[in-house]
Amino acid sequence: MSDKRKRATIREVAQATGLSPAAVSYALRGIQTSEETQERVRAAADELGYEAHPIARALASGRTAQVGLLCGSLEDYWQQSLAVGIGRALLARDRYALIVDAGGEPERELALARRLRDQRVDGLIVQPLDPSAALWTELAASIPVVSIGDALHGGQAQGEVVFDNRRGVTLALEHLRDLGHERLTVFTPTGASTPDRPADVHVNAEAERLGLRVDVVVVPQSHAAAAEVAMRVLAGPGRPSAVFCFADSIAYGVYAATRELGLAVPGDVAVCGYDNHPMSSLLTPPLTTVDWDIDGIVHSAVRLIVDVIDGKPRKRRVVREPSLRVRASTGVPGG
Amino acid sequence: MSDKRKRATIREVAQATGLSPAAVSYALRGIQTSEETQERVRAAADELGYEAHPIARALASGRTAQVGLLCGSLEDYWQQSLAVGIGRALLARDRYALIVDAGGEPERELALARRLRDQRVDGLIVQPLDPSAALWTELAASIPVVSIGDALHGGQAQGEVVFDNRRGVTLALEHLRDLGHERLTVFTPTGASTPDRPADVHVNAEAERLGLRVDVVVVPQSHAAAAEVAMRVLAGPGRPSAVFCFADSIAYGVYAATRELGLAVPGDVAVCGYDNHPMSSLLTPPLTTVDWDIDGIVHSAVRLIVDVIDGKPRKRRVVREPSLRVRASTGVPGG
DNA sequence: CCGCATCAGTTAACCGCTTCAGTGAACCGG
DNA sequence: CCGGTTCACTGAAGCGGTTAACTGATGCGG
Repeated sequence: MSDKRKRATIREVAQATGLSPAAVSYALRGIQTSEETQERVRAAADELGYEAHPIARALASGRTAQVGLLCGSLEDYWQQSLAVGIGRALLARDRYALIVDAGGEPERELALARRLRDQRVDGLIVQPLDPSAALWTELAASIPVVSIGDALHGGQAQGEVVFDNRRGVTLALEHLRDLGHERLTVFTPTGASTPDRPADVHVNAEAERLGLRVDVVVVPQSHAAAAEVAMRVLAGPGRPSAVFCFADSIAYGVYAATRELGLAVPGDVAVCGYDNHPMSSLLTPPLTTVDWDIDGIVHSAVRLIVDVIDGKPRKRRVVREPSLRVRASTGVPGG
Repeated sequence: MSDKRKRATIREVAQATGLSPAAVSYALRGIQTSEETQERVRAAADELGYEAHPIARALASGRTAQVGLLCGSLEDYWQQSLAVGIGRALLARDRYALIVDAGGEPERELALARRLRDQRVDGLIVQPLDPSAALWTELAASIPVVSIGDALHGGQAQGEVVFDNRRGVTLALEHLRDLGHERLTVFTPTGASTPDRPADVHVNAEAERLGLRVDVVVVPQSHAAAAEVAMRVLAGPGRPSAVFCFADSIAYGVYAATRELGLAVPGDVAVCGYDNHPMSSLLTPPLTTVDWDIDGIVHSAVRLIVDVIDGKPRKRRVVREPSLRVRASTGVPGG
């Protein structure tokens, strides 16, 4: 019953308090009115169960309290966690996330970016598939944009959260070196389209610094495909004593290959992953991997976009550091 | 530049065509105007790059083209997939999903349901933690509501997608019987609060029908906790030749227990799960499990809510059937 | 040729809030 | 006691659409 009847409007609150609608509007936002009036208005408001109509407010004020979240591919566990976290964090700040998924297709990503802008979101958080697209410039000129991962080319984004992948590589390689490994293979995912991980080049430099001999092998991201390649590498001559996989999913493929070949992990070959997928701690043996602090990333991104929207600009660029989760897959070789 | 300048309004299109704004509004929606006029208007509209302002439209028409999606707990992989799918499906129908997460807390769930309604979503899809809450009645009276999983008590929802868990149990038990198992243990998750799986009772009936001896053991949903209980069960006397876990996560615990005890799967004990978590196919051995067709569920839910919103009511209740994914964890015992 | 639908548009009133410009009163230094 | 601020609030014009009610043609059966 009571929910069927229309909700109270600002006019009714005005009437109830003997003020003008404008005064009520101001009072409820705590501006341009005396403390006492604000009190009275607030009282009347929740007496009547009044709450500003978000649509009307959006139309009049030009702000929707909605932030678009454009994900490159929500198939990815990693991006899902990010999306969930961002949704939650925005909600805590009285905003809603409009989450959309490009499904890995760059054109779709751009189309969706446009759609979000046309929906009048107040800002856009994007984990770009194609950071070099021209649209980003246009977009960033019309609404606040914060990137996660790859920075948008041209640097027009109002904020960016970047990952220190070089540091991740260093952590993994140092760990393996400390365990006494000297020869290792690095499996890195295909897609030169991911400058997300420019660290690939860093691998060689870092290996040299640490006195390691590394072979870099490019493999498809899927574990099945990775397994095939890993089979060849591990069955061939000069088998490495350790492998570093630039994605946990690749490590799963390596695990499969070792089982097939009857090799023990870490006895015959140590394995180190990258991303800390939650599944990785459940494998046999649990996978040592490079971990990103998702909450921190979420927090940074949300803070950036909200601050820009609210007009209080802060840091434009935040760099997040990874840490190493050491588990059983990188024991002492032969141990 | 061109994006900085304000977008065209309906009035400008009206001016350009020599029509009234109303006529343009009608024409663009293909009603109350001649074919020829519609054509002309359309031409002018995309000449000017006009697109209706969604906020203004929402205010005037009372429909936001947004659907609330209230998830009980997005920690859960299963619900994440559902959310991703629903978001995508709604997008394909030119609607946006407002995804929010109750984080497993029933009070939070209700608070969020209210918030979504206050945001003026056109409808609500909910996977209820507490289907018996009084709020649902009130809510369903004011906006279209579709439930997934547990039906809302009182049956006031305009649509419901339910899972045939009885069928799932039957599939699993028949499979194990066909493999020659006669004694088995069923691990079922705690939370009598999940009439989501009233099938628990069905287990006994079905076991009897199939001539199976079953022990039902209630365990916590987490695999770590499940592992402990499984240890006791599998180490004790009269070890079952097969176990059926009413959640894949429990099966992971069982796997851990078998490793600890040096038991082979399926050689010493066959394991069957429930839910088909994507990780389950990656385990050693891959887990036989009951699979739900997520796409089908997504499709049903979205279709239901959209049809109700659009005023063309169809089926109110859709029952989805599971299927069995047979993998290596349920081989012939001793094989 | 009349009366009545039907069609294609028009007019204007909203939808419910924000905000800009303005107004009267109180305050304040000189 | 006066000109100028500041304060608290009012009035009204939007924001950009939709929609109910109305108007003039046109068509049509009788």
